[in-house]
Amino acid sequence: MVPEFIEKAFENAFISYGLSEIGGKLVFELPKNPEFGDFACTTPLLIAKEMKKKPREIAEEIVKLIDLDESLVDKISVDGPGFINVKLSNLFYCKELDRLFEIGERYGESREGAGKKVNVEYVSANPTGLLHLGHGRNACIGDSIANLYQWLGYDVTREYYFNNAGKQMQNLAKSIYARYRQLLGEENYPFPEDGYAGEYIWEIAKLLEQSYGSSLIPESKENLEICQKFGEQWSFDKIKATLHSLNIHQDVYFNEDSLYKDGKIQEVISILSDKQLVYEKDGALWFALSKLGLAEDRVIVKSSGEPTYRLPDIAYHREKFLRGYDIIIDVLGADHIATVPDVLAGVRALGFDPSKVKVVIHQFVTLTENGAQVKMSKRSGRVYTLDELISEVGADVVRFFFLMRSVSTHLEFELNLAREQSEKNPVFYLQYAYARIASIFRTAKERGIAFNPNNKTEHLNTPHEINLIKILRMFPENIKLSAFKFEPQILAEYLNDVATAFHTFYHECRIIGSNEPLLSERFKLAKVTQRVLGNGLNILGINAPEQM
RNA sequence: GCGCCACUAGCUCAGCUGGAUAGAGCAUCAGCCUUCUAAGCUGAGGGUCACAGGUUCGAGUCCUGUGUGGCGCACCA
Repeated sequence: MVPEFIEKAFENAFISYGLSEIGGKLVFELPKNPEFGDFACTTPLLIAKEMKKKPREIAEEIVKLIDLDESLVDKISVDGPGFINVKLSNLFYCKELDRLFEIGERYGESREGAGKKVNVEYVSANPTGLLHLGHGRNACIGDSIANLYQWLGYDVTREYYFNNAGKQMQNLAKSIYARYRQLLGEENYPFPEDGYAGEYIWEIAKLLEQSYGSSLIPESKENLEICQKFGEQWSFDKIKATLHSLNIHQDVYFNEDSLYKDGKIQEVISILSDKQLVYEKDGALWFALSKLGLAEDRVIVKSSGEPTYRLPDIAYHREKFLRGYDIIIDVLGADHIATVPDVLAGVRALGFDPSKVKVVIHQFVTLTENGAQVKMSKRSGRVYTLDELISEVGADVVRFFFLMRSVSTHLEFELNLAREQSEKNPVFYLQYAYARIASIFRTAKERGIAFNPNNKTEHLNTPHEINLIKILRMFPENIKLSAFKFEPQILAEYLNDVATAFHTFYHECRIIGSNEPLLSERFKLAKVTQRVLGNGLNILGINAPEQM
């Protein structure tokens, strides 16, 4: 972010001041108040103590030693307790615009992840019904993180852990079966106590009845299995369709089932048992987590012979490691936080590096309408599904709302605001900026106004133009920050700043109607803005409309 | 009882490695469309950054404690 020539000049100055190992202490930051300039060097404040000098004195002496190209720097000054402030010239920013423009359509992309493999696992909802809002948040976060890493040049696999082997599947089968029998006239056929009460179970049961008639009587193991497969398939199809409507397409659907069929569960048990990390007690198999530094041992195979969720989770992570990923990202809801240490301990016990696993925990979503919380209850089956939300407010709004808040905070989804197809809706602010730019180029074309991109930019000088360039040149670092912090919200916030800077520029500076060379220079500025917005929205999975 | 997350304007939230006067949107009020899309722009009001200590030249940001709210702490996933 700090231009190289500035960094170099400061480094030289500090060295000739007698500080040969200044490297790590050469610190720049962006002042909040633009009056202070573009960059502030805080090094004098940091080294004052060990030099036993006042920071201001150091700063003033350093400034005398700094040698900079005067055409690129307007002002260099010592302010406050000892900041060295640098204000770059308009010409510098004009040159920057040319540089950004030359990078081309894919501005923002980098190769720094080249050769590295990343696995992003997200959604991973149990195939026992429809996706709800929490899954929606998970899906949007995961998908955008995958996009971010792709833009950084990583080889990204988008993965869904298909949880089709646990107790919840038997519960699903029983729930469907009960509804099926009730449909066949046995109104009082017992429904499982903790069964899935949602309306959709009736729907599945109806389809089941259409396919099988009354041939699934009695309630046998075989018939329940049919119900399970039927319900699983139904759910999977629905889930996939919902994700597709959000423009989410995953590469790998990893079946939990396969861990059993392929003997992976057993392999993990024998590895752990070779390392003496498992033992039997009360008829169950325990994982000696206490030997790995955790508080308590946990059951991994129940006395009934079925594994608990921990075992397949560990086996699954082992598979991911064996597939050779450099980074393994798990996107999980806050309710899964407790499982993380166990799985990581398992990974470590199996000889893999747990620091390669990045767990992204997002907090819950509450739905509000006019400020009042919309109650959702799993028990009654009254849930607001992701599908309903998408059809009500549209995919772009859904994606943006789920991404515009930091992953670690609770997200309040205000339905009325989301429904608002007006200026109040924050997603339109970004899209509108993009559409406005598209419109400028359309109008120019219609009027036969040409844009000459080859001249060097050197006439932009209003604060609105310069400010926009300043923001545009920070796009790549915002992508990185967003990716490495696993926070798509950082990018969303950044794009909002871009849109604000553009709207102001648009209002203050005319493009069509300007004379050359300003005309082409402003066109260039609009073009780079359009690329940043387009690429940024693309990463967030939101459409960039040519018209609104 | 223990763990994780949060607490910033009336509401919803930003605030990156600690920096110089704490920001945005919504809401309220006042302006701006014969000129590239007013889904826009400009301005005003609105704050003890939950509370109390600590570290530091400097704390919304780091540490400790307290309070409030959310989510967990199964031989459920």
